[in-house]
Amino acid sequence: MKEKEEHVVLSEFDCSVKMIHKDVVNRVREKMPARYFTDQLSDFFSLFGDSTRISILWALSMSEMCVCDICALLNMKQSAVSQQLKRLRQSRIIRNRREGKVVYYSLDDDHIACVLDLGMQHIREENPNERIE
Amino acid sequence: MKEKEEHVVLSEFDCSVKMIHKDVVNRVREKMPARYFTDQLSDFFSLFGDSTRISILWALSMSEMCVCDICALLNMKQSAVSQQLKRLRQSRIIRNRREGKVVYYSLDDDHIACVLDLGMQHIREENPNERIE
DNA sequence: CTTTCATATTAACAAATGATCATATGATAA
DNA sequence: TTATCATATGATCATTTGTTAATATGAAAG
Repeated sequence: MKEKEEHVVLSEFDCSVKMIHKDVVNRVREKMPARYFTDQLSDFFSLFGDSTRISILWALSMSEMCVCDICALLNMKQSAVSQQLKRLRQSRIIRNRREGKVVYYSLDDDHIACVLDLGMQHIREENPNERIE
Repeated sequence: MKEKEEHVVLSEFDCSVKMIHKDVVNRVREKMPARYFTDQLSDFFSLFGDSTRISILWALSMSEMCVCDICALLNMKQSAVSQQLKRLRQSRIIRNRREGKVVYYSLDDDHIACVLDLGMQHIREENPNERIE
C-alpha cells in the first residue's frame, strides 16, 4: 500500500481550529471509519482514477485479453500496459492466467464492473447533454 | 478537467505491437467508450482516490458540516480542507450553502454514498480478516 | 542449447497532486 | 468605518504517478 503521511489524524484535537458544532463533530467522529479503512478505500478508488486503467478495465469487462492485444487496442507501449496490469493485479482488481508464452487478463470479480457502471451512471446523469466547464 | 496527454488513442494502430487476437481486439474496440467518457470516469473516481477526501465524504454522508468542523474532525489545516472541498464542489460531488459567515457542506446526491458503500463492501470482502501484503 | 517471442521489471524523468504559508474575500459585530 | 471571524485562494515545495527506454525473465520452437 502507498505510504501515507499523518495528515489525517482522527483522534486528536491539536489543530488550533475552532469547532462551531461540537455535538455534530463528536457524533460524526464516533462513526468515522478507522484510518486503515479510509486508506484502503482511497487506494481502491485511485485504481479507477486513471484513464488508461479505466480503458483496460472496461475492455476486460467485455472480454479476457492478452497483454499485446491490450497494447494494440489502446495503442500503448507494452511496458506501460504491463505496469498498469501489475498494479491492478496486485490490488486483486484483475487476475491472470498463463497459456504458454501468452498471459491472459480478466476482471477478478463482479464488483469491478459494478463500480464502472455506477461511475458511468453518475457521469451520464451529471452531464446529460454536454461537457460542463 | 485535468489536461490529458494523447497516450491512449483508441482508433489508431501505429504502436508496433503484434495483435494476437484481431477478432477480439476489433470486437472490443467497437464497444469501447469514447475518450471523453474514460476521462470523465477517471476524473470522477480520482476524487475518491485520496484518504482526506474519502474522510470528508464519509463525514458528510453522516451530517452536513461546516468547514471548521471538518478541520477539527480531521485535525487538518483550514486551507488544506478548503482546497479539497473546492475540488469536490467543482466536480459536483458536494454542495454548499452559506449561513452568515459559516459555509455548510453536504453530499450533492445519493450516488456518492452509494459509491462509498460499494467500495467499502469490496474492501471487506477482499480482506475479510487481515491486511494483505 | 540457442533463438524467438510475449511479458515483466528497473531506472529515470516529467507531470500532477496535496499540504503549507501567506494573503484575500466577505459577512457580521463593535 | 474598523475589527473580527469563517472561508477561499495563490504560490511554493515535496511527494507521487505514469510513461519511456532498456533490460530481464521465461516458455516454446528450431
